Amino acid sequence: MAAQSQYEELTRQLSAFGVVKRGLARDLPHQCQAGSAAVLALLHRHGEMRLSRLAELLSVDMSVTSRHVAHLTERGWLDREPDPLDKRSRLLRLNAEGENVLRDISDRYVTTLAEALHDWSDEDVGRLTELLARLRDSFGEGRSPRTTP
Amino acid sequence: MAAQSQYEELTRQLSAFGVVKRGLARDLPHQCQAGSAAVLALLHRHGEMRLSRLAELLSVDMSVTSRHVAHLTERGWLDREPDPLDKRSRLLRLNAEGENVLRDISDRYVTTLAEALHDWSDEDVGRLTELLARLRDSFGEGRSPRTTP
DNA sequence: TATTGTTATACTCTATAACTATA
DNA sequence: TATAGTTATAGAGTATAACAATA
Repeated sequence: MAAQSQYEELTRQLSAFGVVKRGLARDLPHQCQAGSAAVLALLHRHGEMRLSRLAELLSVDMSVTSRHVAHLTERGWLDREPDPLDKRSRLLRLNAEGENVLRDISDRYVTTLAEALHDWSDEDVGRLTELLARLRDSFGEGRSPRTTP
Repeated sequence: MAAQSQYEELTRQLSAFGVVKRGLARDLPHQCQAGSAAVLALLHRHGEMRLSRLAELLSVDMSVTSRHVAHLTERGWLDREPDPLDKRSRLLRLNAEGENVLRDISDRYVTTLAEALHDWSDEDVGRLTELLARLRDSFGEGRSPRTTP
């Protein structure tokens, strides 16, 4: 359990995270912003899934996820097929075109990070990644949207 | 210099930061959202300053800063006095009411963090804070808004 | 002419609520 | 009756561009 002043300092750093987020988003293709990119990445990583599952992985409301998915589908980057187990759902899957777009975006992210963090050690990059993952867990375990009414 | 896969993993964690940001913002008073809270915190920490300096500290465009400041001024939480050195500028200063609001917000942030991170060690909280500060520096040193046209 | 700050406009991301179709 | 998903609407945060006042 940390001291109050430690939390206050952490608060300052968390509040200032926007500059990092914008730095990453700046170099994305106009057709695929950060929100949509996250959808592509999750579908690539976890494979075919339903919208509700995707929303859960994104920690975002289904209505938001639905719009991202619609955006990506309109551009022909992912397919929606009927779910044989439940006619209300459709299974979302990245297609070849979507994989290409994702690869492009991933390259852009990596380039931006490699440039910004050129003077970081491997260990520090790893430590930050680990702590961010843990931070997300610590916050994610609280109430999730539309699940604890 | 880290490997590509390390950057990709970091990208995932950075993209998922939204859940943390929303977790912190959820418990703020309706009258003062995160953006305005950041203004209060900076004026408390650095004292009286001009709008342009504030925008620089926030790493955000002056137009954005101007709106936050207008919001806070309307609520009577900060004062704008003529800058004796430049009639185009005004000096912004937190007043007593603003200090109270900031104290309230700071308490809320600390409470939220203490709850979410109750099982974190002091050392890990410190490490995360440090790495986030460094991350911000690494991104902040790039182009800043309205300075590199 | 250049700079400080303001305002109008537009875009992204998000949530809530009302709705349809299916379970 | 409850759940999966969609859509309409609203609000926070941000940037760009046009503008006023002053340097």
